Amino acid sequence: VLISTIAKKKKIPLKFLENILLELRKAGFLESKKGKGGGYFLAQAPSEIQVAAIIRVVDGPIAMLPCVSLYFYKRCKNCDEKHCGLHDIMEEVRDATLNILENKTLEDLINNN
Amino acid sequence: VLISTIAKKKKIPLKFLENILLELRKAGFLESKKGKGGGYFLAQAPSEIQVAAIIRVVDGPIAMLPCVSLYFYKRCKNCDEKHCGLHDIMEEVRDATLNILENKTLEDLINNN
DNA sequence: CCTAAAGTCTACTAATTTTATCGGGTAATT
DNA sequence: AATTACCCGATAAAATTAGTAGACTTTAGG
Repeated sequence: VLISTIAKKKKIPLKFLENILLELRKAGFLESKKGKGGGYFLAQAPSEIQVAAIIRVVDGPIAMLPCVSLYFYKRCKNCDEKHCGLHDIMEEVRDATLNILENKTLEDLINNN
Repeated sequence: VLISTIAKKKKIPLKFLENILLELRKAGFLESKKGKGGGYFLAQAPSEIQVAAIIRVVDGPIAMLPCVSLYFYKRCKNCDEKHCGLHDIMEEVRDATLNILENKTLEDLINNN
């Protein structure tokens, strides 16, 4: 699909879309071809793409706190992780969330239309 | 406890803390007393205060998308909820999250130090 | 080989939202 | 009278998100 096709259809600025698609390509979800007859296409089957993975690219961390994020770990400020009661609870939430999002794929997303 | 005591101990601006405590009081977690000998104190036993409820007051919505939030529902922009594949998945995540956070209390938070 | 049609990349600006902070006065309690 | 919380408004600072500009690269096809 051409960037311009999607942009027109969804009425969003072409340059804006461009950045999003570029990001998705770099993350490995999409591939692209330049020149005439070019465009974007899926790099993997929809059933192979985890919803969790897409969210991480587009939205960043899935965890509610940076200190329990697997892919975007950062210390919380003003927080001694060792004595923070929230830490363990948030880890639990993260695991429950991932258990869902890592077991859903783009295919599930599409089928639910 | 006096606002000023916490502010000094935690090295945060008094005015900043004031706002937070006020918010917690209005939400019903704290009560306060003015004048000499006054200050803030818990309105309920720690075991009666859900972590989920605190988060809603301090952090806002627990759901990942506004369109699946129970207490802060809002339509997502540019999204036809009826045909959005994310909606159902995010509802599932929300339920799993609430299942944890509504069954933890301030007491659990404290004990985990 | 040339040209038009795509995507690529970098950098910048603007708009918006969120979070933090301060000032000054008011009300209640002892 | 002193102490302490309450409340409003105004900034200010930081972070996020949205949008723009312009030059470059690759490819197909004549």
